[in-house]
Amino acid sequence: MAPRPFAAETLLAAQPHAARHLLGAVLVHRTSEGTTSGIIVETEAYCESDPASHTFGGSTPRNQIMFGRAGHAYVYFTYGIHWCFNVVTGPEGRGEAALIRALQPLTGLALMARRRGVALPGGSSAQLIRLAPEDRAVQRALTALCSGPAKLTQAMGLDGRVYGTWLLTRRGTPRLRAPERPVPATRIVATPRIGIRKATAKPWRFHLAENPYVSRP
DNA sequence: CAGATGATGTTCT
DNA sequence: GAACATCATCTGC
Repeated sequence: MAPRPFAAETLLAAQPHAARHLLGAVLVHRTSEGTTSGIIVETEAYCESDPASHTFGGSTPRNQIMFGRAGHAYVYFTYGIHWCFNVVTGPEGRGEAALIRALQPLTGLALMARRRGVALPGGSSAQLIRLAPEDRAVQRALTALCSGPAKLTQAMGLDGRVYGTWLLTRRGTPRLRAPERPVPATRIVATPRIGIRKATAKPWRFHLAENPYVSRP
């Protein structure tokens, strides 16, 4: 089957549903160092009426792209150190996005490990995923690559340079690929969002059930 | 294991 | 000046 770009319509649904639609999709990024990709296994929804959202106070230079068309990248710098990557969602003008919080590494594992400063035990082959997923040390190293919003941007080489990128094309980078098959609703877990001080009760964090690559169960 | 802490710079009040 | 959609590393059970 040919890889398909992500369907824009699924990102137009009102929050928090758009963030659910991203689970199972594949994020791909090609740089001069090589190509990395991973399956989206954890997201969080943010929207304009949400006190925890960057768009709560209206449009600013930083959050401007969140008001743009669903399918653009919103990237921000935080805590003086970290980059976080979002997919703009919702209808144009609405100030919504989904934070990508964790990936299941798919390709470019050696490059991810190098960028993250993680040692892959027993070599650096992508075969590790199939050969030794039951090995504790291997699983721990693989999980350390992308199990958090700032870990995955470091592993994928994503930063402020990709702010505003259109993600829904076959050739661009970074880009989104549609899920191999739709994720059944019964396989999605909703919990309160992580690391915020406001609106902590909204259950707008979503992750794949039983997936070892999420930032937190 | 849980909980505390420092790193570090941009953004907005 | 405070807050920050975080992480690695440290302490003490």
